[in-house]
Amino acid sequence: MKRKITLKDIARELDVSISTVSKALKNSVEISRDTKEKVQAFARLYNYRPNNIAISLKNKRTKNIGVIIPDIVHHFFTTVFRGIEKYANARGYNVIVCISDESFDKEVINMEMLANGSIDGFIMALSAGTQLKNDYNHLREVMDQGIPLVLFDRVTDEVDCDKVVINDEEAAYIAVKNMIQSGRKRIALLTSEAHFNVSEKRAEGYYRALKEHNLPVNEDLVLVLPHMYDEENISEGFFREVDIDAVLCVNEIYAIRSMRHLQNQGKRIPEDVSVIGFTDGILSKLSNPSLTSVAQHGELMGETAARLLVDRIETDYQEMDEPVYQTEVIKASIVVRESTD
Amino acid sequence: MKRKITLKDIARELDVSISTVSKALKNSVEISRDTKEKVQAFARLYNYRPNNIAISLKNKRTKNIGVIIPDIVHHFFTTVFRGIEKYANARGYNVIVCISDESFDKEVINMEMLANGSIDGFIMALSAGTQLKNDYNHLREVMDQGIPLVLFDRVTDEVDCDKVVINDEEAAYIAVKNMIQSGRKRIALLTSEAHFNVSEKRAEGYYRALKEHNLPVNEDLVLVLPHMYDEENISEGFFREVDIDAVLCVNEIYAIRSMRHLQNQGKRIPEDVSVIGFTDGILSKLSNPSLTSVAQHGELMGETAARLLVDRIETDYQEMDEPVYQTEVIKASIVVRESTD
DNA sequence: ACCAGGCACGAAACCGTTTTCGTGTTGATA
DNA sequence: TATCAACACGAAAACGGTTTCGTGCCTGGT
Repeated sequence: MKRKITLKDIARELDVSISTVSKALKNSVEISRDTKEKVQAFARLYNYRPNNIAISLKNKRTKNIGVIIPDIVHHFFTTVFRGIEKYANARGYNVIVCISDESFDKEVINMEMLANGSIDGFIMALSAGTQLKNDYNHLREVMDQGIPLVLFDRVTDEVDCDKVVINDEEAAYIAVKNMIQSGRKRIALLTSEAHFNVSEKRAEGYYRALKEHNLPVNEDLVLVLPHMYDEENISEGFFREVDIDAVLCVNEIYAIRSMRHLQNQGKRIPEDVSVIGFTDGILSKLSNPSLTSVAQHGELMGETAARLLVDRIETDYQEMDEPVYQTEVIKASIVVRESTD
Repeated sequence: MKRKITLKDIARELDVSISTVSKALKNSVEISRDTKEKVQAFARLYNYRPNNIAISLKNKRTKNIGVIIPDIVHHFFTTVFRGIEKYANARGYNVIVCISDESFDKEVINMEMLANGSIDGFIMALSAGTQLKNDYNHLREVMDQGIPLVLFDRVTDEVDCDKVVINDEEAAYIAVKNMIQSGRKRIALLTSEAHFNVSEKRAEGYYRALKEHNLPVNEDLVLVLPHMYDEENISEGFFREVDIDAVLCVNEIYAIRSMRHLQNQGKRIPEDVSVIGFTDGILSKLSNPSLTSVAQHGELMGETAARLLVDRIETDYQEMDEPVYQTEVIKASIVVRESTD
């Protein structure tokens, strides 16, 4: 097992000082050509690589960014993460991921673990627990310490920082409008509990579309489901009782389940009932019929968040005056497939 | 913006030495009760947290583990990652993720980035590019440097290290055996290009089951697909040409596609054709009909890999003699759903 | 009154870099 | 020959901790 070689080792071996070695490797003009060549050759031979930790300590930059997300087994977060990782890597940053598991406590613990020097900035989506508790002191604290923070998707107005969101309200509005324009009149909404602000935004778009097109708002057509995905039959009764010709679902899974229940009741999709979901993932593409879905462009969202963060990290040092934070909006788009006409 | 407080700050403020502060915070017996209380109170008041980087530099332990996977937008890897993160976190480790994107070069670059002090050990699944190139020097190099490495799922015999695999061959064997025992005779195999050793193992199980049950091996019933998932119609012709009563697919997506093509040709599932897939993910649960699938227990795999790694990291220092590496086998299980009878 | 020993604390080395600020040597110039 | 740059390099501080090894002082025993 060959140990890692350090500047000190090279210095000792070549009988020069550590500073000389350091400068030689950086091609400093202070060092003679002879010495530089000698040192560089030696370093190459023994495959010298500077120790990241020491460098981090020295210049108080880790080149790491911390990502805290509620769940990784979730297509949307996964794609966002992909975008983050891609962009961060391209700019020389590594990504440390922590899963909050939708829990406030874990979110706080994770932030504290990382905030003590491990990372240069955070990218996160709020956990369900945090949104429910409505407590954002841990976020304010890292901001106070000068650690940049970018929130995406699940954001809050309570914290002043950079944000990346999608135009949920508008996307839902357009989706419903499209259904109305193709003649649908009794449009159901399947949404999740209201403390998720994304669901809420989508519901708002749904209501606005109905109102602007003079359709009656019928609360019987709105089903609010718990956030858990694995409740198999929770919505089956709903579809037996209501008489609808379209459904908007705030995620893919609700949509797939809806289609199945509808099909089981002999309804044809999209002839009898038109279905649109959110989160254009693998389920939408491969379901039968394939699902028309609102694409959230997670990867772009991740890239955008990472860009905001890295820019913030790398300029933070110049302008110590009051920073002005921005919110970037990613435009959702509707991917039309077989479940609508 | 309140700056981070350091030992030096506390020492200056309380007019004691840095060493005293350090010891006081660790409740050292060397320090008097009075001083300890004074220091601890002050530290609490100003919310002192030791700088992780400094600690890492001192004791050459980062408490970070590096995870390199080919793809994160892939249910199996996602679940494995979840298991890793969960276990690592429970033992006080953070996880740095890099995506190799199935590319040899990226894999090498990522390893090199992390191997210079950023992490205490690696967990990885080989990229397609690496398996194709069959070049594992980057792995041997980190092992040589004394950095522990655990391979999972996509492993190789060329490198001597801890590994976690599933019993792919056996799982495929059992799946096919089950189909044979329920009367199926013309069983197709949809697999991916052979340089993926997991696909290869699964194919072996398929062949063994046929042979052991005296069924003819018909290469016309074996379709080898490229690894890319998005080739929509690549297998449509296949299903038109062959006459089969069962299919084993080496992943979910092939299975879902197969079902759809079969249904389009008027075949009923499972009455006419029985279908089994690998990777028991969200698609299997939600497809119509739902898919009988080989569950790989990714989360358990991740936990196991993390356990092996952390154990290795934390004992490495005692026994510097030749370590003996182990390979843990995760038992796959078949989740029976509607696509088989 | 002297010495041993324990208590409470500080100095300093160390982890591996970077970087500032000398400093000794050389060669050219006045 | 004295002066002065330029050159090539080294010493040392710094980043923020941990840890070893003193050391001064007080106390108690003789």
